Amino acid sequence: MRLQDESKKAAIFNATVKLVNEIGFAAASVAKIAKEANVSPATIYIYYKNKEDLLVSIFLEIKQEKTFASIRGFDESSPLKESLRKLWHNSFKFVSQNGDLQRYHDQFLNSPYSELVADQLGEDAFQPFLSAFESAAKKKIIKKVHFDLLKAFILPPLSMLANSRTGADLKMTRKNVESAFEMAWDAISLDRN
Amino acid sequence: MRLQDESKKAAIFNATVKLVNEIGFAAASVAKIAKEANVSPATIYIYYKNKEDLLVSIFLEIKQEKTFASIRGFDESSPLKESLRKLWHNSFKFVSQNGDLQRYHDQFLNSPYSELVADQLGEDAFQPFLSAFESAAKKKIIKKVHFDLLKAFILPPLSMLANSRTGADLKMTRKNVESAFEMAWDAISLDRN
Amino acid sequence: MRLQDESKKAAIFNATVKLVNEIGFAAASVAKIAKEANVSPATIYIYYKNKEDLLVSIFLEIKQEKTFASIRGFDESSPLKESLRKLWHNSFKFVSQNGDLQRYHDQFLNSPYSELVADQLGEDAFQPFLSAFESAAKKKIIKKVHFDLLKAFILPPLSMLANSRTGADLKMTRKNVESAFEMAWDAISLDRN
Amino acid sequence: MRLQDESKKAAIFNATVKLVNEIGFAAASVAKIAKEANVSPATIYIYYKNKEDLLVSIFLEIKQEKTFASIRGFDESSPLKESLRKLWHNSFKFVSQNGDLQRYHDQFLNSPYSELVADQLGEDAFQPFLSAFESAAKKKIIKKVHFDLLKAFILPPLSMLANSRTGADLKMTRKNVESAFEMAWDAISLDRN
DNA sequence: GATGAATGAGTGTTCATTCAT
DNA sequence: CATGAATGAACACTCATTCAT
Repeated sequence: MRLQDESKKAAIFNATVKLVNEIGFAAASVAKIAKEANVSPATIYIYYKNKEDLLVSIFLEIKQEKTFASIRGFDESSPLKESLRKLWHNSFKFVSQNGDLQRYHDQFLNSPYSELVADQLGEDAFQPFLSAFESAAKKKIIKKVHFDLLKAFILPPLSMLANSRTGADLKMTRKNVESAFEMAWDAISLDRN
Repeated sequence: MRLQDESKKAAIFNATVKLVNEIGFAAASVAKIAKEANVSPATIYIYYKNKEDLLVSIFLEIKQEKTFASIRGFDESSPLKESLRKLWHNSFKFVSQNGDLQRYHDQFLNSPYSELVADQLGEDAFQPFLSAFESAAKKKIIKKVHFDLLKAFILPPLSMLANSRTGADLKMTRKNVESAFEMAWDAISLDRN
Repeated sequence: MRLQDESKKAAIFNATVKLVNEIGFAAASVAKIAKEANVSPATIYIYYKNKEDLLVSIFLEIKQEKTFASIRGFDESSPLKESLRKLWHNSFKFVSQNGDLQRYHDQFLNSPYSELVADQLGEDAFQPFLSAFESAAKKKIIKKVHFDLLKAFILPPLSMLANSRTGADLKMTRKNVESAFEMAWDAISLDRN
Repeated sequence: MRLQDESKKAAIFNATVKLVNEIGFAAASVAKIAKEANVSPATIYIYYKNKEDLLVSIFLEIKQEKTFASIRGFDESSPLKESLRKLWHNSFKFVSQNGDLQRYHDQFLNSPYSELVADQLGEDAFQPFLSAFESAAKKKIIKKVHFDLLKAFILPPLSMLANSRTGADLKMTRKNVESAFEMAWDAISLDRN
């Protein structure tokens, strides 16, 4: 029998990301994706159960890659600030190198499909971070507020700044990334230092 | 609750907001909106040029209302922190009272339609704020960074915290709103106080 | 129950009969039949030229089996009434033991595929019956009418009564089968006896 | 506003009957019906909820017309045999004048759609007939058997004989129709007369 | 012989929009 | 102003069949 042609799956992946970025989730029809990937619409249904499965699977793939990239080099023994700074810079690096994936990721989270997947931080990969936050709170390094508040001053700013669409006229140079990190840290830390 | 004597246009407005909130932009078809508004599909085309015009017009209406509500009571002579605090609380108040409008607003900004409207802050109504920021920067009250960085630690956190969907398990009591504001202020101010 | 060592062809036969009975001819797609038979769709095309060939071949197989069962024990020297009674009871016995085959058979005859096969009675196996009818007509035992009229009071009633779907609330006990036979005989015979 | 164009509905009706007769229920797609009726596929969905509704509605329309035609002239005071004879001839007349409707009717009853509608005789229109049967049974005019047995020697033979497809080489002249009726009566009556 | 991958053509249905009243 | 009828184009998805291994 004929073997699965991995290049076809990759073509579908790329075509989907491209089209969703260009025209949005709703307008990116299966037929258009197929044409962009140089593949029959029916072929897509070999690799994915339906359109929802296609979009969700691609999101999860991207999310995993992004998570892996952002926690690279995490060291449990480092102080929280250093860990966070690493996460921050890792994230910006990933985005600057994979703008299209990030855009797909963001669009997905703001589409009705997002309700089909669990929470962003509810993953084992981030568990060490959560522990670090908790112990830092106990040591009075960071503010003792609901975790969602801390999150609100880390993820959304990061997302906006990384998104070339929303932060149009600001180039995220290394210096700007570092400035932004200091702002985030000031927001959540008890004493500046 | 649709009233008997409610004007057609208002009925269309309400139906659109309701449907978009319930099933999203893509699934909210003209036919469904018309049925929800107890109106013929053709009637919608009397008031709006097409579907895009309908969605954009409603967004702009909501945005204006929201802007007006958020800057209410702004006093040019107050220190920036006070002005900002007022803005912050005003915004949360608006959201808590108009959750449906806010949800439509957020969904719109994350849909492909958002590219059809100009930037959020590029409005005359916010001009006094921009001036206040500039003078505060000169007085070394807030950090001297690109304005987009300041924005990034005010609007996105506010948005996320106000959004009942994303900050699911955190009740935004007055105390939490104030805590969040202090975090935003710590992010952008030069010296805490 | 599909057996491990059952030949592919038998598996396809069973799967087809089962699916056609459950969801009908139109909905029984090649893919579904293949899955039910634990076989690749392509495999079906090894044994049958195409879908039409598959369905027709299976019908003919069933028809042959049914014909063979219904004429079992036919004795040319018996009077027509006895031969017919035997046929009648044989038929009901076959149906009661092979409901699924009978159902496929009936569905096929009422599908557009039926035009692809010749008439039911045009077979050599039934030839002795035809002769018996002819000689009985000459002996004024049965009515002297067009053979189609005789057929009309034997086959369709038999079919309907044997079909569990159409004769829902009537149990075809041996007594009922015999009553029905007497009715058929009264319809075609010249003098009751 | 534009009024419903009854000619469109009639065109859809005729196109559906024609196509179903020519290629069967499964192959008669909405697109083909629309093209045959010189109408957009979408137009069909103005008049019918979906394909099932289309096919069932047309069946019910035909059934009603057929029922009305077959019981025309029924007289409660006539003996059962006369009533039945009238029904028998009425039915053949209807079929000879509306072969296409009859064919649609028969095909429908043998399609999976048939399970969506109630039983053939379960109608008020036939109620007087049922009563006549019951009283005839009490008067020992017809055999005392399950009503389904009586039905089995009236409806299926009638159906087969009226169907030009199954009784190919037999012309149903008035004389043949009458012969057939006598056979049916012989089948169900206690004493010939 | 047997397979799963691959596909163009088709399925029933809904879309945004216009027409005629 | 307001309407429901009407539509061609598009939708997500499945079809019977063939291909390459």
